[in-house]
Amino acid sequence: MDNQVQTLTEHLRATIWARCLTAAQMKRVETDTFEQFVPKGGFVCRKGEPMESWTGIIDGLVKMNNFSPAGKSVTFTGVPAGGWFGEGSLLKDDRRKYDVIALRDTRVAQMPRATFEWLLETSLPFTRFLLMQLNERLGQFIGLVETDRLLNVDTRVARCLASMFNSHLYPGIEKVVQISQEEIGYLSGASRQSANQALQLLEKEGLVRIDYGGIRVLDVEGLRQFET
DNA sequence: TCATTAAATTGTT
DNA sequence: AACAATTTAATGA
Repeated sequence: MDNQVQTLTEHLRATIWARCLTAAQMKRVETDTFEQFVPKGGFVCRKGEPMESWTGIIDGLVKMNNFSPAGKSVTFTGVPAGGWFGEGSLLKDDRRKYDVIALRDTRVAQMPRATFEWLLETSLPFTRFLLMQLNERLGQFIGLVETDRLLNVDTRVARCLASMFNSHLYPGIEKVVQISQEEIGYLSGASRQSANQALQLLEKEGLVRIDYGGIRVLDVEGLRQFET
């Protein structure tokens, strides 16, 4: 299998925002950023905690989650390996507005706030990357409102998968997630059964391939445009 | 390396 | 939600 374990440094160098940095900037990033292991089911960070770093997923998968006043669990989105998040609260000097929970054993990279702010001030390409990411996420959430209210389960699952790989800023990342259909159900707001049926339909359409314990995305654009 | 078993995940009703 | 079928991982000969 693709069990090639990537080191923190290798992962940092593979991100797109790192490609535009100068050698000196890259050096500081590699020096300051540290790695953290979060076991399956563990918290990467909790709602209400002050933000101390910008967080990237080296390996594994996390979900952004929140609990309604009634105590009901609401999942916003999943973030696969290659994704970075937390810039919103960092920029606003705010606290986390959601829990981040590991769905599998996960390795995360933490870039300290000072390093993040320094990059923001000294690297235009980095700032541009953040703008694109924020814009991408805005579109994603606008789409969610429509998705939630108008569309059927199959389409919801399709858009959910598309958004995870779409963040068109993780280029070249392996389009394979180790995620059970039960977890896909949580991410797309569907029951496990519905997720199962939806995935089988999407596989029939040639958009994904169902593996044991995981999904391989074959056609991101097709998923995004999928409608029943 | 192979067989056995337990645990996780999937498919169906 | 419950059940059966399938796949993987772990164990020991």
